[in-house]
Amino acid sequence: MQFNTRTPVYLQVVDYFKKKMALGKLKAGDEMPSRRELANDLKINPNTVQKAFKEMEDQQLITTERNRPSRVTTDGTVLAQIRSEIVDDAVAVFVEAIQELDVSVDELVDKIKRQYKEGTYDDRSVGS
Amino acid sequence: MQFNTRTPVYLQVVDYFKKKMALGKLKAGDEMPSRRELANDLKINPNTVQKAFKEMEDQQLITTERNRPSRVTTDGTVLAQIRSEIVDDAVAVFVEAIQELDVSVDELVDKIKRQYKEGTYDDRSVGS
DNA sequence: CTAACTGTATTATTAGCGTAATACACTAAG
DNA sequence: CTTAGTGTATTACGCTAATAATACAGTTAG
Repeated sequence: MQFNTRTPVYLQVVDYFKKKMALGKLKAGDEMPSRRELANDLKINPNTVQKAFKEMEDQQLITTERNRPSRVTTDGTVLAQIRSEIVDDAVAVFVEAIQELDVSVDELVDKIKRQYKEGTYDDRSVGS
Repeated sequence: MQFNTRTPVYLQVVDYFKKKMALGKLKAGDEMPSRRELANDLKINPNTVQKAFKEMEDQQLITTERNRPSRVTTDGTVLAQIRSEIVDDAVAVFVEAIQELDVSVDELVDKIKRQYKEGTYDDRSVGS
């Protein structure tokens, strides 16, 4: 995992886990990695991880019983909203950036498709 | 003009002018506002404006002869690239945020159109 | 039981960046 | 010439995030 400098690392960690939940790679009730272990893996300070986990708790994405590894929430409604939150936020930022520039839908779709292809990801959803 | 807290103000000022140039509201050779005047209008510190102008000079968007108001570059190739830079950057950020989430083109276009409509802007390009 | 692991809390320090205050040099209009 | 306006440079301040070092409390595997 690589971080960009502009966004706080702890928020990037939050987003990282949000994506995992949205993708189903982390399911309701799954155990989260230990804070110390994750900090070691990501080569960041345990306190930064702690802040990220605190943030996720505040957002009710995870729950923690005392002195037990945190777990992904079992609240289905919360989990169900994660994906749309990510997408909606991204759309809002995107439109904010290009609005007024008179970009055609065709141009947008074309560029987005192109950008997808630069990754090595499955593009069946956007690719056709 | 309103600023968000996360992005540095001076970069938001740069983007503001980039958009103006991309839209043709600022044309090649046009005089830029005075740094102090602009700072006063935007209610920000003159040094913040100075930093923004310095950034625009580094990007060759404007040129300045000593003790004269800055002017929009007359370099056509630079001006021609501004719009595509803005759009491409926005697309890159956007795709980065939602890739792997398996979002269909239809869903994206639908959401983008919706978002456009929340503004009071002319949506003839994306609206149909 | 004990040892090693959980999460949590507190405090301090550091580094970087954005912002601010001020002074300087030059130009141009009156 | 003088004054008010340019852009420029230097220095310092303040905030935030990240790190760091500890300490504490509880659980669990051996």
